[in-house]
Parts: sequence; C-alpha cells; structure tokens
Amino acid sequence: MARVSVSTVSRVLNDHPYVTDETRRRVAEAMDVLQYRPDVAARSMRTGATRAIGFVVADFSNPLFSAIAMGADSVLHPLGYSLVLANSVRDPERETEVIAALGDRRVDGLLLSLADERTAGLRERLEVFRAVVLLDRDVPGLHCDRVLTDHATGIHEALGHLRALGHRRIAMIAGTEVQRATRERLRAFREGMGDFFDERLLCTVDPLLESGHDAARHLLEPRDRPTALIVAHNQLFAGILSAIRELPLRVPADLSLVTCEDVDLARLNEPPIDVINRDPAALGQAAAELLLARLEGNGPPREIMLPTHFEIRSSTSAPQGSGVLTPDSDPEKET
Amino acid sequence: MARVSVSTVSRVLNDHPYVTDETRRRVAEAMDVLQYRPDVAARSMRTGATRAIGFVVADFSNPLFSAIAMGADSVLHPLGYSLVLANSVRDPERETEVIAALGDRRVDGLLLSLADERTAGLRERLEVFRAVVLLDRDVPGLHCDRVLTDHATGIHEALGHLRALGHRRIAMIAGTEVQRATRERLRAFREGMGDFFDERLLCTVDPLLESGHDAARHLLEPRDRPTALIVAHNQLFAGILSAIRELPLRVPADLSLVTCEDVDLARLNEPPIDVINRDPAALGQAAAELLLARLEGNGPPREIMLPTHFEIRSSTSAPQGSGVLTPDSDPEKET
DNA sequence: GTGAAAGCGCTAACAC
DNA sequence: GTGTTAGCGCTTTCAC
Repeated sequence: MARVSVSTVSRVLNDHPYVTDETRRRVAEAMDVLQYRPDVAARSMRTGATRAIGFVVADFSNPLFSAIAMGADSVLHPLGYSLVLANSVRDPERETEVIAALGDRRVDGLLLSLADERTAGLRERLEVFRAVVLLDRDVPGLHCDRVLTDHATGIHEALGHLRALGHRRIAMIAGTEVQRATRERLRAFREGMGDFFDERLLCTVDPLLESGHDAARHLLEPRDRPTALIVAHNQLFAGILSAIRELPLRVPADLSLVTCEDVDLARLNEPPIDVINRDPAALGQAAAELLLARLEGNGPPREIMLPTHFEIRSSTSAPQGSGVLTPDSDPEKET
Repeated sequence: MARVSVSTVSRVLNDHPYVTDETRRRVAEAMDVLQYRPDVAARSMRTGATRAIGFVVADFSNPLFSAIAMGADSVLHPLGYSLVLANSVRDPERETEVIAALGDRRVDGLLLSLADERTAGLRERLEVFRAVVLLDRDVPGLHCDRVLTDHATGIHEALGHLRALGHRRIAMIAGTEVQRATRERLRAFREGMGDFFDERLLCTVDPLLESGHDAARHLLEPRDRPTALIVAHNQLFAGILSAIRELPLRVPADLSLVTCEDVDLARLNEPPIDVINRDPAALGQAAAELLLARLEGNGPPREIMLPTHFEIRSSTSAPQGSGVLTPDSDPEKET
C-alpha cells in the first residue's frame, strides 16, 4: 500500500537510518490506515528475543510476590517486556516443569522466587536461559545474578530489642530451610540468642496458615511458655495470630510479638505489631535491573544486598515479673 | 539423528496416528538425547495459537487478583497455557496500551479485570482477540463472555441484618463507579435503604488506602455520625480501619462495621469483622473455563453469576440507645 | 535509499 | 507410514 517492499517497512519499524523521510511517512501512514501491528512471535523467531520475562513464584497468593512483581514490572514494562507468570504452588516438581515451559517459550530471562532451592537438576535446567536472576534465593552451585535480603540484621535488631527488655525465653516459628530467607533468619536467631538459645523454642514448618496456627498452639502452651515470639515467615503470621487469640494471650503483656514483613494485618492489629521490614518492590526492581544488564552484556554475576529494618510498634514489652517497666507495658494499652 | 524427516518428528510431537511405534520410539529417544524442546514461538507462527492468555488487572497489589489469578491458572496451566500479566496500575491510558501489547503478542485470549470499563475505544481494541472474558466488569456495547458477581444479594443481606438490629443511619464508602462491582453495591444500597437513604452517608472514592482513611475521618465526625458503616471496596478497608482507630471508635459499640471480601485483616481483627464474602478463586476458574470454551467453538456469549454471602461475625450490634441488646454488644468484647 | 531473497523452527498438504 | 515442500511474518545480508 505504501508502494515499498517489506524490507523498507521493516526498516521503518526498527527505525534504521537510510530511509527517506518521505518513505518513512508513507509507510507510517499505511500502517495507520491498515491498523498494522507487527507480530511479536514472528519477530522473535527471527531475532531470537521474545521480550518476555518469566517470573516463577512459589505461591502467588503471598502478597509479597505481588509487590515484587509490581516492582519488576515497573522497570520491565517501559522497555516493552512482558511478564509471564508461573506459579509453582510450592511444589518442587511443578517448579521444574514451569521452568521448562518458560524455556519452551524462549523467554529472554527468568526471575526466580523459587519454592525449593535444592531441587535436583535445577542448575542444568537453568542453563538454557540467557539471563537468570535469583530473588533472595541461593541455588547450590549456581552462580548467577542475585538480589538478596539482609535478613540477619533485622533479626539481630529485633533480638537486641527483646533482650534489652529482659526477654530470655524467645521463640521463633519459621518456614522451612529450603529457602534462603528462613536459613538466614534461623542462623541469625541462633547467633543472637547465644547461650540462651533453646532448641525447643525453635520451630520450622511449611508456610501455611494451619501449620503456623498449630505450631503456635504447641509452642505457647502454658508450661514453659516463651515470653516473646518472632514470626519468621510472612505467611505464618495470620495463623499464629489466630492461635494467640484462641489461647487467649495478651500482646504484649503475656507475649511480646515480632513478625516479618509489614502487612496490613500487622500494622493495623491492636496493638500494632513490631515488624522486621523490607521493601519488596525494591527487590523486584533491583532484580529486573540486574536482568536487563545481563541481557545487555556479559560480566561476572552481580549481587545486590537489600536491607531489613526492625520497627518498634506496640507489641513488645518487658516480660511479666521482670521488674522492668516500659511505656509499652502500660496496662491501658492492652486488650 | 533418528533418521527420519522433520515431518515425522512433528507427527510424533503432536501425536498423530500413522506413526509406527518403532519410529516413535526412535524419535523420542533422539529428542531425549538431544534435549530437544519444540520452539513455542515457531509453532505458534504456524498454527496461529500461542497458548498464552493475557491477564489484565487494575492493580495487582490487590490480593483479590492474586486469588483470581490462581483460580485461572489452576485451569489454564494443565492445558499448557501461560498467563501473561499486565498491570494497568489503575490508569485507563495504560490499560489500552497493555491491551494493545497483548494483541501484538497474539495471545489466544484475554482475561480482563479492568480498572476502567468506560475507556473510549475499548470495544474496538478488543475486537482483535479471539476470546475475551470480562471478570465482574461491564463494558458498554461489548457483548462477550463474562463472569459476574451478585454483589446486590450480599449488600441486601448485610443491610437486612443491620436494619433488623435497629440501624437507620447506615453509611457506605465505596470505590468509583467505573467498575461494575461498585455500581452494583451502590444500587443495592440505595434500594435496600429505601426511605432511610441519605445521600450524605454515601461516599465514593478512589480505592486507595489514604482516600479510604480520609473519607472515613470525614464521614465519622461526631456530628450526625452514622451508627453503621459498610465498606464497599476491599482496598478501602485498611484505611478506614485505621481512621476508626484514630478517632477512636469502638466496634461495634460506637459503630457497626461490615466490609467486602474476606481478608485476613477482617477475619483476625478484634472483633472479627462481618463480611460480604465471595470466592475469588472460583471467579478466576469460571473465567478461564469460559475462555477455553470460547477458544474451542462459537456460540452466543455466556454469563456466569457467582454468589456473595453475608457472614456475621462480631462487628455489628444494635445502635447505642436503641434499647435493643444483643450478645455482640456485650461490653466485655470491646476494646 | 530501496528491493530481492534467504531463513528462523515449525506444521500441514500432498506425494509416494 | 513417511518424506518433500511451502509458507507462517518477520529481519537481514547482499545487490543495485
């Protein structure tokens, strides 16, 4: 229609030099009239690039992932990349399967919030991808770009605060050790507790509502009850909170409580829960930037470490009978 | 390597009849050895189908969408479809843009949780897609498959409950009328309130944390304060709850409270909040099934209506000074 | 500056 | 049953 060859159209499309303004105009006009839109699939067959990024998450009902996805999308979208979502529903087998499926789609890169870092053969499966970025994960033997979170600092800060208040019997309910975040939190917890560390006050469970609930019921039995509890996984918090309500235990009078990730449920609880906080959108953004850089050129794998911060609200106070009095232990504030 | 032609390989791949078991075996073996994986892009160029479904959401930080996406994925994934995510960040302009981008990708179908149903030219833009399913949306002039939610029944039930308790001054804070859900809730609210309807107790705002907060602060001023409040949008609830805490108002003694969607924050609040509930995963599932059916064959657009249920917990009681006493108004239960 | 033609990896029609 | 071949819609040499 513009009386030019396909190659010229292609040149206009990819704004090559060496096209007359006049030709360019004619082609643009024709495109407009014909409502022409280039076929991404055909283009990628030729160029080898799909402008699609696979995003593998363990469980996208976890609000953390929405935030991460938003962060990643905010840098990827303006450059014309689309996110292809793959939910592994916390199943390692399905995880390798969705990764293979994304490979078949020839996505340009992969963003991985894996359910399980130790799945056999994971490294080999990831080799086909031009770019892989791990989101707060650590796959044995895999050296690739990563965005990590410094979970230890948050735990140390929280522990410091609790111990300063006089707590000695501090418990932790965490996810499973197949994820770096949990391993880091456990490590920091052991470290920070030092001589006071008590194996019986530590509990790792699948990050599900019910398991959190059950673990809390068990851990918070009257006999030898801890005076403080750190919830070391986002998705465990709701279940643990409901267990605390059932017993019932007053927070912070009977139990000081700290959780990870700043969700509505923690912020708007009465009392507001002290949290070990981070910026999940920043994680997504950083990961996307690393991915883009990798797609651009080569170089050694990079690592970005993102901070955590412990934020005091009103869910911690001196343990009962400790003789220490803080504003937080003011009985007026308690339910 | 299997000493056969490409077409035979293709036949094995698409398990056509008329291939000897022996040949099939040889090809399978070669595929295995060569780690061969068919190229989805090339295949779709030939067949015209990409096995990719675009999922447009207004705001994927809304946990409702994760639930819907999980539901959709649970039926799409087993059939080899991938979800391509597109976040319109509540911006109508960006919405048309991401829809165009999904068109360029030649996705087989579209699942739409639009931010704005009234964007000009939306209908035309959607014509290029082989299948479009609206998720609880109503685009003027567009007749396509839809999964709707019966919001009215939930509102009527809640209103019936509140009025039976003796409430007359019932307020509603809702999202904006660019979404069907809000329009339905408003309509049902007007209807259900009948002669008691008071324009000043109705408020529509952008579904953001702050706007919910501000609207609540304004609506709940001491003068002429309503005795009950229905929160008619998921994402408004947190802001409204924080406003209630600031004032502070006791729930349900000073204010009976009802919200939409059963989120952790509502269920685990003290007291647990009465909710108008639905099953978002079912919505996603139903939408995916409609989409698949449309991809299969033709026929008139179908509509599936999903129910809502009002669930009483502990956040509603008779209004103060009404003389009616219910277990829920027991002062022990209040903060 | 622009056109002709090859080829990306697949499927399907047609031969045999 | 299996092979040969055209062509999906693009980009990219290579001519001119």
